Amino acid sequence: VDVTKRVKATNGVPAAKITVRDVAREAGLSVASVSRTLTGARPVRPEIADRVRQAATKLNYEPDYLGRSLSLRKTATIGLIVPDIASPFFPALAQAIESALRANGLTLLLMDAQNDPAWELDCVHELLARRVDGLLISPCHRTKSRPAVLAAASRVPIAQIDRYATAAAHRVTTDPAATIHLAVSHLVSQGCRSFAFVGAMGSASPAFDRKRSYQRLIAKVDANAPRRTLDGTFTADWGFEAAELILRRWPTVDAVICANDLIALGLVQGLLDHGRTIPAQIAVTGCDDTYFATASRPAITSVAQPVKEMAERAVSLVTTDDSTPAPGVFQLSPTLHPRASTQRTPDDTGIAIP
Amino acid sequence: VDVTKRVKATNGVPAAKITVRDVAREAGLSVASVSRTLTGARPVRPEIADRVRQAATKLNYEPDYLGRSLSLRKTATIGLIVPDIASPFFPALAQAIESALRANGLTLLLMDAQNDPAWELDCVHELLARRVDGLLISPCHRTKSRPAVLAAASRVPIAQIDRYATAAAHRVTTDPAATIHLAVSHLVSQGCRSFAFVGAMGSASPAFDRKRSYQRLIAKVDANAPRRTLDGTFTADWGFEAAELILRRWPTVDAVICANDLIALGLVQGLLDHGRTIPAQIAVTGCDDTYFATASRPAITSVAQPVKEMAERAVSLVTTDDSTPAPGVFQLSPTLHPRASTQRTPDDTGIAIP
DNA sequence: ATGAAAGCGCTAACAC
DNA sequence: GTGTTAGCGCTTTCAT
Repeated sequence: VDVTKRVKATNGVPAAKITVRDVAREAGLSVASVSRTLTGARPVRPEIADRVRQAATKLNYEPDYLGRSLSLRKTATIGLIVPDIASPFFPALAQAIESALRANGLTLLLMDAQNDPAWELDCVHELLARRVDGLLISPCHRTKSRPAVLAAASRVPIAQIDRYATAAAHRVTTDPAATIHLAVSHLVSQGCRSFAFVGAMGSASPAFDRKRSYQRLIAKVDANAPRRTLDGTFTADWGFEAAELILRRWPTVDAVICANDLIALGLVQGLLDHGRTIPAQIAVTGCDDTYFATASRPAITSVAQPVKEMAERAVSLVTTDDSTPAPGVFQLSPTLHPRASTQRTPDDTGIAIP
Repeated sequence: VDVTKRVKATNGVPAAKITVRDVAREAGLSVASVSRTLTGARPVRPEIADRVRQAATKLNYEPDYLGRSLSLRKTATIGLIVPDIASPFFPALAQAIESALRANGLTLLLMDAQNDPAWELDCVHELLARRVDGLLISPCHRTKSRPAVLAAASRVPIAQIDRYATAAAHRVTTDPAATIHLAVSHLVSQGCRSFAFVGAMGSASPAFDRKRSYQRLIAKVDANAPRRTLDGTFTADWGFEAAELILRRWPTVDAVICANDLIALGLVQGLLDHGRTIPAQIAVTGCDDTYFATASRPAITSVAQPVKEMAERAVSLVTTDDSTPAPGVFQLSPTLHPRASTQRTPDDTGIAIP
């Protein structure tokens, strides 16, 4: 009698692992037939297939990815490294990516770099060791993340998304010039004439690019504005601080463009605390169109990234292995979501500085 | 000459996979010695170890988790399923869990159930197929998630965290009675006397438990209050709607307890829109102490969950395999974070209804 | 169309 | 202390 394996399916107690061999034995067939019917890799006589399936369901067989992956030399898994999952924009990005992956039968392996390039590099190695088939990364630092990105790129197809650290790998971003242009032209249409920018330079590439775009574009509207930039972090606290700095240093400013919604939110609070009215005296815009933009009072006008398109593009970049390793840059188009923080009533339009 | 393997380390081109055998050959040793020195599983003569390490670095060897996991029958990976990563509380929870895991040399595999019990079940199977050593889950639905939780529990150590769907598996939650008690006693100390509750019953267990705790505790303070509960979803929009409902149905209410910060945020906006002053006329509290509580104007008093402790407890539950499968329930203690939405000035205390 | 056997990369007995 | 070898669970030649 064969007692090499005992299946104890007692309630709650982990049952012994069922393998293809068990199924094969149960069905009186070879492991090859089992594998073939279950994966559909090659044709199998219907009668055999039925026997396999019956045996499989009877034994409650569940294929093991580890064995399969080892054999196939691929895992059907894509890694994603975000700078900080608690930061408002990234959960939305992660969700969009998960959806895009699922549509391709792939699974997401998500890691959080916690804004630390060293840990980010660890994440890359971890993911590579797990044999992800591709890697999506939003590098936490414009320059210090480069080693991590390159290390990844040398082993698997990768794409940088939202942020980037090198031109040597695909980049999927939202066009920063278009982003700023949307904000500026809207603010001008609302009568704003004196601009400032609150960003978070030195770490994240979008902040850097948005700042540069601001400096280029704003010169045509307000000659002094390119100098009026402030750099901090992507936090509401920084926005709150920035309010005082702006009021003290540039009292004439009537429009502030923020590098993200969190900064904008803090800034709005700071301005209100200093007795300013929004948007009548000062209008404020954010970026990324996160929950914070609508949560604010007044709600904040924000420039949204095309998250879904970005996710789809990035996923297709790491999945379709075109033999063209020429790194591409894909700048997708943002959308403006006007809200109370900039919408002046007709009477207010063109208001002069007090 | 041996040419079975050719390593092409050309720039950017994926190099051929280096295995233990390659390292062994390079060092003129056996694979066992390589494995032993690299894992430190058993003592190795220093000289040998050196040769191994040299060969490894020379060949740029990186161990492959797939092979290791298959051999060890464990993956050093813990899965986490959250109901919705975009919902404010969960990114914080995920980060705390990642930290706790890392402290134990484990890796997090994060999946998003997207508030869909069916998809949640798929996630469980996916994670099991990937042979996670344990599973942490915050079930998206109080009842409909049960199959998913049980399926997981029958194969690996699991713990439910924050939310739960069954008593048949460990539960790590924040004590709902303590949560409500903290809010109520604080509000009473601020002079509030007429209470209402805005929740999100029917899906998430904390909302359910918080509501029930509210109904029990509030009776001592305000006899009519237990009836004054409203159920919707965990969104700011719902809070906004709820404001009008409350003002219309229970105009005497001077304190509203919300099941989470997002609801509270919307409620505050709604109340302000209806011309109420906060906290003078109506005080508002939230739960979870997320970014939204501080982002609000006025900032919202919130009851924080002890996220770090929860994460550590949950992780230890799934890692330390005590042979005691008796499901435990761990209710940890919350903390109150008083803010402007409830802090009345001394003069306002005990204010009567207009 | 089916079965036997080799092997993915690793670790852990088992001998020496 | 070191080497040889047998698997972990799966897919897939290679024969038949």
